[in-house]
Amino acid sequence: MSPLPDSLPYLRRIFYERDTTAVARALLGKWVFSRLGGKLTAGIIIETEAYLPQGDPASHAAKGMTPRNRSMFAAPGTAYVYAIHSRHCFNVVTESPGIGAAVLIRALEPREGIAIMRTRRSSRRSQPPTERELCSGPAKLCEALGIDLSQDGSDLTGGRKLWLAEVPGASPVPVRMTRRIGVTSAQELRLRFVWAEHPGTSRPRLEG
DNA sequence: TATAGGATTTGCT
DNA sequence: GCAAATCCTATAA
Repeated sequence: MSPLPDSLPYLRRIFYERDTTAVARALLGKWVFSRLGGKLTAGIIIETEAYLPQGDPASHAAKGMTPRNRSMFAAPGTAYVYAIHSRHCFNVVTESPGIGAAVLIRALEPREGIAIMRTRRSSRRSQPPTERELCSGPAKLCEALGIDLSQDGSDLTGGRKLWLAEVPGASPVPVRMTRRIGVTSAQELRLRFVWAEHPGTSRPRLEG
């Protein structure tokens, strides 16, 4: 029996105000809630990636602020949503204002509003998605939760339209660190955090 | 205004 | 495993 997800305490700004790798690790097992388009959807985070403010050429913030990445320099707890290959990816801003750091949410375990996710994720597919295919990738979960550029820069700490929450007293999850997916620089860094052995991640095989 | 490239996904081989 | 689809962004001219 799962708790009533809508009643879980949401993560406050202080959660995001720390080292980006610590946030990326701590986000595994937390919930993401979306009440967008009048629909409630939610899932549990099972995969993240850290994008660091220093020594990380793969970060969008590495070359300074542009109109696209300005949200990365906003207050911790802000959403940074960007478009790539005509899809969207959802990040949470970390550390301090003006720093330029974020954690990419790469996969969720679908938990709430699964029928809605299925409908949203069916739009540009020829075959209906399996439940595993609903949120097993950064752009997939955005589509399933209805996240797009209109959420870029929004505050995640208010618990209104898009927010993160935790289950009080939940056990820590087993974590595996790997190389980040899809980046063409800084490939030596192990900044991808995966819930070990979870079947719903974006890559079934967890390469080191 | 033109061009190159990307923190992706999908379907086919 | 591979490549096409697809479009937004940054940079240069």
